[in-house]
Amino acid sequence: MTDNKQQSNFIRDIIDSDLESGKNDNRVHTRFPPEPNGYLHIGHAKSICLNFCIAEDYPNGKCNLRFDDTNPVKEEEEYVESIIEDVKWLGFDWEDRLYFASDYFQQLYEYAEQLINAGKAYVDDQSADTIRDTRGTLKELGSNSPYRNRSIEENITLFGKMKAGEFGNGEKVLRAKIDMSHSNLNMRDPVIYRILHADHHHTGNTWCIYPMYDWAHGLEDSIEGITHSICTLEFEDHRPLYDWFLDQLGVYHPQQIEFARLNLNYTIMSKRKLKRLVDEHHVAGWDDPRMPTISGLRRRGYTPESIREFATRIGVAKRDGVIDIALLDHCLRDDLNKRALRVMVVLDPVKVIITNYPEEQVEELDADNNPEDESAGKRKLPFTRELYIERSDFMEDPPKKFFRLGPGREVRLKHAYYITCTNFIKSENGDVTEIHCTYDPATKGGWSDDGRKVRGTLHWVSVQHAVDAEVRLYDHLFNVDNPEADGDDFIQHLNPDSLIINTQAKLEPGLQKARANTNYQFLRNGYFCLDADSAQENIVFNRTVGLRDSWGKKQK
RNA sequence: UGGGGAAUCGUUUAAUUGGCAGGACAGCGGACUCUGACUCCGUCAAUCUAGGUUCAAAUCCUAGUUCCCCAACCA
Repeated sequence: MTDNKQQSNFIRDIIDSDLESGKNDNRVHTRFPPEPNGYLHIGHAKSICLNFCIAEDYPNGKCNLRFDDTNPVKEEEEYVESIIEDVKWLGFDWEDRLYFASDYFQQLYEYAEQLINAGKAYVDDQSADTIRDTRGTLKELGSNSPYRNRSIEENITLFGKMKAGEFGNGEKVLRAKIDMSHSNLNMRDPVIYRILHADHHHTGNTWCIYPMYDWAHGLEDSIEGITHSICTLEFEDHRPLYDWFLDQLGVYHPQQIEFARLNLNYTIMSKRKLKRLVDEHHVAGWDDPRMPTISGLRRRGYTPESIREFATRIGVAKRDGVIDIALLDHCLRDDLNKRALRVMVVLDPVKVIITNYPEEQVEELDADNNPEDESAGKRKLPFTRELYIERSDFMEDPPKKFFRLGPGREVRLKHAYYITCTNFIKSENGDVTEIHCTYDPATKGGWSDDGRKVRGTLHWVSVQHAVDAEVRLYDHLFNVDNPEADGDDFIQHLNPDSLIINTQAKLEPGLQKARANTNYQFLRNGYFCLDADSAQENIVFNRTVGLRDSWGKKQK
């Protein structure tokens, strides 16, 4: 299977066969139904891409964005806004189909009355504790509530009073009347409405009773005419309930299909645990570039294209596994390589003096902005007698395989000249402080026709033109591949080196005017972008991801 | 001897539905290179186990093993 062909998966197979049998009048309609109780992360991106890409790939396919906002105590407008921004940023379009479950509250209420009138639901006065105790366990059957056989009239009346606010939180609930000895716990008279005197971000104080997920979700799907309701594996046990409600009411019946959620090594995906990282200040916020949130990835410099490519490459299946984060890195680099503007930045500078270069001379040398993309054009770089190069690009006593600078060795300065090391100076503590070289004027532009071979090519920045900047180098947030293995002790696996702040970076002068939302490749160092903290007088770059480094790997 | 799911290279995902187990990532080796990047080439490597049916089994049958999910008035 080639990269550009859409891989089939079991969900698309189901849709294909439904289309073939004419099941839904040839419609394909999915939805992404987030609860606005937190920020979206890369795991949600898998679901977003799955649902929206199906809509994009099938003729007349549609995908709704629907907020499943049935629990006002956990949900906030802030999350609604961030979710909308994130889905949009990923490049998806729900057209005019932005919905809220809370917009269906009246209809959901009437459906509940219908269920009561069918004798399939009752108001229960028992406490939450009692309901839990009488539900039974995995092996023991549950027992019926003493209120289970109230008359339809009484149930209708009491349900109306629940809605009217005549009871306090927890005093009563509405339960479906199914089977307290069902082998599936979800079918043991599940609660479908609870009393919550709480302001709702979308409906204000209009309601004081709120539907539970199981009651609301299938009906939301039904109301919107969803054909394939795709959710994660843990809802498999809920599918009998999903089907039961729809069957009892005799309404349009979408098909729920479950797939395995995304897990990534070296990261955590649980909203609760991510929130703890934020609350306990282990990271700077939800959009900290180390977070697996969409907003974190965006700030880090990930592109929507790379995330979408990742989503299609990981595929969709029912087996739950752990994806190697190296695949995400690969998708990122692959996309960035095509689009990133090449620039020269020295992260750990050491001074080079070209002893045979005129002291006051400045030459403007041509450099291409992106060898992968001719249209990116060229820029000028100032070359002078004193330059910075990377400290790791010089060795006092280099091994044979070291292609960079050392005493007597010749290397190429990218876009500039060949230089040969003639001498170096060390400080008292043994650090190299200055490297002396001569340049060959005949190699201007970085090339010689005489057949000379130079293995090493170094990046550099003119000392007098260099711009100072702060560069934030990120690594995995955790230093073990499965930080959640020990439950809540995941904090102990935080990688202390997940953020290294470098304040001595030297930028080529054009970067003084670096643009936001632009991906750069710092030559030989990795991909970087301007951080939100950056200011004119204090430039801050994030390292999005390093380049592959087969040399560095060999050194270990 | 509660119920619901899932098992294919290290990881992930395919296999025209009973017909040569393929790809991607990772690893390793090499070529190329004005980025030790990119690109290209090569290479390593898998059907949970045991039986059975069949000319032929990842696929069908039987028995077993391992892993995941479920006991919120969360979603």
